[in-house]
Amino acid sequence: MAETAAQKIKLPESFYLDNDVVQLSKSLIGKYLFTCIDGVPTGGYIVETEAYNGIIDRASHAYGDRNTPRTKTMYLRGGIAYVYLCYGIHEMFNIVTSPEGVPRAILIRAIEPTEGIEAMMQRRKMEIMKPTITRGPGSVAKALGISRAMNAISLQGDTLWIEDRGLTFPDEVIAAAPRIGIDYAGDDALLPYRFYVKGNVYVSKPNK
DNA sequence: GAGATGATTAGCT
DNA sequence: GCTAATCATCTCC
Repeated sequence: MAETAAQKIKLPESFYLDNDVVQLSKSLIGKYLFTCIDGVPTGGYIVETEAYNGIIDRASHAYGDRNTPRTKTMYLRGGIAYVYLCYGIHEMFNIVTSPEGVPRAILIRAIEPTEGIEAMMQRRKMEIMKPTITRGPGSVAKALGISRAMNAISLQGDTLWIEDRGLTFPDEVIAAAPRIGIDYAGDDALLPYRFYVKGNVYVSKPNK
């Protein structure tokens, strides 16, 4: 069965429990992110990520150990989704990492779509295919049908998961750069916690 | 309970 | 390049 095959290449929970969230962010480049909603599979491979390094990272919602109703998801065991609303308009999808009690997460900023493109175009209300379909974190979540209803769900289930299909990029085409949209974070805004595939058309903002 | 704000995007100049 | 859209969440009173 196809389900059995998919099960074999899903990333195991142990992958997400690693304490080096920056290294994990880099290794997620080229992994496949999928959702399956109402029997319709959609997804593609990840081309842009950002790491949020827990209580010592001023750009993180959990900076200063702020465990609130919203951020408590990040304090749970790695391998689940953290979805929240930004600017009252956009939902953002993150992957929670590290063992329980350590609030680290990885924001998925862009993917290159490979499956269910027509369904994604409908969700984005697009007539023709454009790279903006999954460029930027708000766009990725919308195209894949990810909403706050999926906050804290497991990535081992059949709604939302990540696969390793053996796709890799050489080091020289993966760039490390400062994160986007976190100017309020002082010196931490300069940390090279953003990773992306150089020149990929789905990567947001500067991508050289 | 009120006031400020944001891990953004799309559309217009 | 600039800005409106739009509301859950957090911070103080």
